[in-house]
Amino acid sequence: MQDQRRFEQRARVLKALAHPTRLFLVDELSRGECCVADLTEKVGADMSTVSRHLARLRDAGILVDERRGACVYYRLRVPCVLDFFGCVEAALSADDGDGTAGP
Amino acid sequence: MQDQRRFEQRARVLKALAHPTRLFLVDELSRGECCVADLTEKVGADMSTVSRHLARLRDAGILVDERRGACVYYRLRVPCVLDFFGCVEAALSADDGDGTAGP
DNA sequence: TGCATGTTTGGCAATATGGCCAAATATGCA
DNA sequence: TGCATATTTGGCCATATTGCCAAACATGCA
Repeated sequence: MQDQRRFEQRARVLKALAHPTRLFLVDELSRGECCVADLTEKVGADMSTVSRHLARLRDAGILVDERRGACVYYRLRVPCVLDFFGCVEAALSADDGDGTAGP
Repeated sequence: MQDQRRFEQRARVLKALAHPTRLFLVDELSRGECCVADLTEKVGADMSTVSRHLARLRDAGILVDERRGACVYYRLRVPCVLDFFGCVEAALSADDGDGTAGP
């Protein structure tokens, strides 16, 4: 397992994405930047929780943040993450995980 | 957050990929099917550990397994997962996480 | 059947993750 | 400065993940 470092780096990015709320945030931000307060309202969790999710995506290189006045705005830094989901859905079609068969 | 179910399903797939050893296994299997014993040797961990990683990828719909005789062979079911990594590297170029600056 | 090989599963301890509340920090404005 | 709003961080607990060992299971062959 020689390229261990590389796999660890990749895993860190995928791990950052591997959470329903964080996927929701990425999806929201794919429509344009947004501040923490607005995202918090959409998610419906504590702002501290949302802030931590955003920080995690930022630290993984997926988002960028920018403070403008009192608000901090986040936006996608790597829009290609959205391309993942077609493939992810392909995996889901074999295993939708909730017992309901696919089409 | 209406499409919660969808985000949970996607997260399950990404979570299955989000581990260095499992990424290594996917990478190995991208070169063709392989049995658990051979993969175990390449990974260098306990076979029970490797078996669990493989099962997790299979349950996520990423791999398929097939028993032939005494051996169980795994192979990629969703080769498009490999397309992820170009994008993942793009995220890494901003944050390689180990303090060494990118090129 | 009995044994060897290959694989999965049960159980356990160490560690990581997730979410909330409270407190700290940052900014704008009176 | 002092207060209100926006965001992050510390602390804590509940839960999930990971990896090993040992034990169970599956298969092929003598």
